[in-house]
Amino acid sequence: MKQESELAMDVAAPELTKQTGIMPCHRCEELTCPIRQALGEADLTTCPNAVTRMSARAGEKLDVAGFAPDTVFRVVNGMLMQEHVSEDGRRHIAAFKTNGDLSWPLPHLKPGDIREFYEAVQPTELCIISVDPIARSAPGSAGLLKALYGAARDEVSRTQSRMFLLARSSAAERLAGFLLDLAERTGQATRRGVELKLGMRRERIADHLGMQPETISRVMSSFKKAEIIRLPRPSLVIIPDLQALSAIASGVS
Amino acid sequence: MKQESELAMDVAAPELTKQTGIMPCHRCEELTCPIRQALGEADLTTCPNAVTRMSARAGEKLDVAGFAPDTVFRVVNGMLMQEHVSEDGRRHIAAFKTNGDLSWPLPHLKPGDIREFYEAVQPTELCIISVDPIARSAPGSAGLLKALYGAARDEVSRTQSRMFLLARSSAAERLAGFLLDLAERTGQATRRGVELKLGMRRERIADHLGMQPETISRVMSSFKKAEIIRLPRPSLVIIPDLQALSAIASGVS
DNA sequence: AGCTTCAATTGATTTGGATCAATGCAGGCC
DNA sequence: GGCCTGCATTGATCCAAATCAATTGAAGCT
Repeated sequence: MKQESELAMDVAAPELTKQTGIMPCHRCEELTCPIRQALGEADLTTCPNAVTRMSARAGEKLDVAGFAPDTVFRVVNGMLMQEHVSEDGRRHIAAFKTNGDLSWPLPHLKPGDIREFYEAVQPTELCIISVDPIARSAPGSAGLLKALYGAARDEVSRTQSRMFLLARSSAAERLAGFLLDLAERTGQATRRGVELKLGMRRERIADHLGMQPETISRVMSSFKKAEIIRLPRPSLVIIPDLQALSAIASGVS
Repeated sequence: MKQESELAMDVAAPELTKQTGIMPCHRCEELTCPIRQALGEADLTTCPNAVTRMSARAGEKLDVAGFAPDTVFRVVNGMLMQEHVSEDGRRHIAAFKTNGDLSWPLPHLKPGDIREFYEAVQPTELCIISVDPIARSAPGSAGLLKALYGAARDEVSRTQSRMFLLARSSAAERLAGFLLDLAERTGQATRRGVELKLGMRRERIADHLGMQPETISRVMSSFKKAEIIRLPRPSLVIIPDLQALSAIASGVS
């Protein structure tokens, strides 16, 4: 199978490197971080190793295997792909995680043996948080648990919404949905419309949407011909009219 | 579109009826309920309306719209389908919820307008829990939040695992995975193998797996011919060898 | 038991997207 | 700037599952 050679490359991919000199959460400038919010001005002195900060250059990978179930990953900036790879090389990207997004390691990996990785699309910083020690000993842990619970509920909701997409939508609907989602999160509003810098290759978009890269290309071209998007370069999408794309995403054919 | 008439029927479907005379949680016999565990022997007197018990006969439906975001549904016994229906009648069943399973209402209903329902496959009892008042005022609320957070993380994990299935698996792999999942949860071990009573029609299985009912039939027949399963009646599946089915589920073709 | 109804199965055909196969194009490097 | 490499695009063909269409079978009712 063609992807086996690729898997070998994956293993050889550079790993994320732990950052030395971790900044205490209560002095971090990420005000929306649930840890930071729960702590307020308190310190994490009782559990100094609970939070690790890492940074990753584009293409670097982190194998999630071995992280404890109480771990939470938080993307500070940049973009990570959360990938699931089966033994035989099939790949699915559960999510593109950006600014402030949380992610949890998967223990329930049902179909055969699936491995989980994070891979940086762009230069990315993230925090790796051990929740249990904080919840046990730090002040404000009730608020932290509540925030994490809320975030996990949101994640369930988003994920179920994506399931519907994968189960019941056409190629065009999926891609339109993806472009809209990304535009909302990372798009720049300009005079010409929303400008969207795709940091990832067609293959990765395909892996996210349960399709093949050629199909992404074809649908992209069809959107371009219908003037739903403009595509000055393969990695730059301009959406003049979000409504039009939104109509496609919700199946108005 | 054919499913529009069906949607009309859905609206006319009987709704779940609220049970009168709710039993206080600390006297409930459901020892695995997170509420019950968090409370211990304490009472819920400070928030008497936080938990509502309902029962549903097979086919009865509950529209989730309008439940507050802090709601949690807990299936006590029986089986509920968690369904998502789009405006144009496309349907996806996110999960078949059984004994002890929790479920959360979805606020993030991205593609167009999707409505969420629970529908009873069999006679079912469930608890509808308002978390906020309990977390605010009851004793043991820290334990409750922790349990709910853990359950929500598990749900994320299960759902992402299903996403992989929908994105990257064949019809046979999906159905094999579904049968295994159900066998684990509701199957009876017998001399002939694991016996599985399907309470739902082929159409609903198809809605769960992102397929069509005819395809479910065909794959079921192919499993039968390959002696992977026996099928005395359409609603009764006997799995003589779980390993064999498991191999199919993980793509060993 | 014999209807009646509705679901399940099976067959025939179509089709959306996958796969196989060139060709075009952009960005990185010397 | 021109070359090189790898991705994107486009074209041709194939195939798994959808769709359309009967037929069979199961379960409830009188």
